Amino acid sequence: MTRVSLSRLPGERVLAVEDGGERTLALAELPSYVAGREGDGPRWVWDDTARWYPPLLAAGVRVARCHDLRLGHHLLRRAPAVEARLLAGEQSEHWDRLGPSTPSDPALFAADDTAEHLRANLEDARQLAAVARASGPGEAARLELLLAAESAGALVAAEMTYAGVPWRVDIHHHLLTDLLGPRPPRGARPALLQAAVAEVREALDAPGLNPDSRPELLTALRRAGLEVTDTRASTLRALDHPAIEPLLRLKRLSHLFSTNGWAWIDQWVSGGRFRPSYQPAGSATGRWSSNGGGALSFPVQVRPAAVADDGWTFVVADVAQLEPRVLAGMSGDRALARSARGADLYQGMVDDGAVASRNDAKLGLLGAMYGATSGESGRMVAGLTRRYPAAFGLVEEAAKAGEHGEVVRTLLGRGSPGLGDPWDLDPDATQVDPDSELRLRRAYGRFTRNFVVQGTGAEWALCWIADLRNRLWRLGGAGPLESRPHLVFFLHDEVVVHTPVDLAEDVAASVAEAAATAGALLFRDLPVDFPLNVSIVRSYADAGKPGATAEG
DNA sequence: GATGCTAGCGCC
DNA sequence: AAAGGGCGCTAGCATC
Repeated sequence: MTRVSLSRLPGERVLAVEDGGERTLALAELPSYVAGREGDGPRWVWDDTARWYPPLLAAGVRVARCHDLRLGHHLLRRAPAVEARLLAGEQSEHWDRLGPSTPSDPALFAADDTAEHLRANLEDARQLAAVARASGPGEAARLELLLAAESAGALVAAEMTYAGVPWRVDIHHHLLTDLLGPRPPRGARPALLQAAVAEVREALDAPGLNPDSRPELLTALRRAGLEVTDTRASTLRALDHPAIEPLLRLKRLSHLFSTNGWAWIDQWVSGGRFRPSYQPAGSATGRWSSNGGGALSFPVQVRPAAVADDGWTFVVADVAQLEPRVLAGMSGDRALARSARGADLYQGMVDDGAVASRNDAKLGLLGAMYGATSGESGRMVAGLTRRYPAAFGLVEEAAKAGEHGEVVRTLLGRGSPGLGDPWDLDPDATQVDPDSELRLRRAYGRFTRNFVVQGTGAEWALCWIADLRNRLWRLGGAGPLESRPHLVFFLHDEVVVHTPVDLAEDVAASVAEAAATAGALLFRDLPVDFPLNVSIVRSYADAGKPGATAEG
């Protein structure tokens, strides 16, 4: 396949390099150039999809394939099968340092320093060589798949931000007004929030109390005879006092007001679309993170405002028990794969005679993946290890490796950050004291234990949305992205597709076919089912409800 | 006035 | 006796 690498040159120009030669063009010509070449199906190679792709989308140009060098570089640098030395060379220290471009720093090609003018073709050659020489049977092919999926994910992320989630501001406003009262002036509390404050003050006999201040609130609660050391809702719920009900209501309303209130609408909804910003591979495990809009917590409370356009609908799909299924596939555990047949893996474990109840199955599996060693969950792990030795053994090995300070990897070859790298630790923690050293190793062991499953789950999900993206494109007519069925939301194991109503059933079928494709790509040796819950709904809030299910 | 941290909440 | 992974966002509070 032809690879065309694009690099920015000083003076609003672009260098395009491919096997047959190179040419330069004006930045303004880029969309028409890319659109013209796209027919040959090249893989576009660029430093950062989040910088190159949005202007193309804005010009109505969609690309089929790309290779994101920034994501590739970071991935390969940590991949245990890759020799780091192969990635070193001209400008490579710049690639090491290249961070994601963020919405707050959007200026495509703004500055004129070296980092702005990295030669994509040089880095591309190094990455290709590093993958080709990966050590171990099948490693190069797995890394190729991972890089392709990672880059496809970056395309999806840019397209979703571009298209946005259809958002009915009028419905959102209604919702806020019903719960909080009319929009208050800046700095003031909405009426119903203020009313809750008054009730709390009254019930605690604390007329001047500012309930937003933890210390003040704690003092007031103690003065009322409530022995609490924190002000969490779960703590308060256990108490019996007239102040508790208004206080919990106040917390709920206050959270809605501050996180998804009018200010949120002003900032993140425009032109009837909610456009969060996604950061592919933003977390160490390869899961996406987000740096604006709060895409990772799309609160149930405001989902009613996500409503498809007239004549359009949403197809919402999530995978049932993704990570346990991934664990079955990557460990080659035939017993667990057998239990995973059908819609409910936990029930499958019960039917298999492995556990007495669905809840026990869930406790045991989650405990194994998160590192629970005690309580009910810990006890279930012990019993299930005998029943599913390969699956439970795999996470156990990953935990041991972590406790020994070793790096672990996902199925496709993403490496975990090392114990010395900043993964989630207090950088000031000087571990002289052997106790904290042990705690640190245990914590790292829990991280590596979870890393292998969560990371491979993220790989499955990337393959899923990458394949789905292509299927959706083929379903549509001849128009631009937003005139065809297209992804508008993705979160770990769930997708939302915005589609013309008459294509909804085809989209639902595509989502399931893409899931099967992803499973086959990752776990060719051991077939594992990845059943989906699929809903065809006008509003996101209706997804998953009885009657919304599209197909079995 | 900017910055960094925590508590608490939300999502998977 | 208790012991669970990954994220983001806001407000308050401390610090410089």
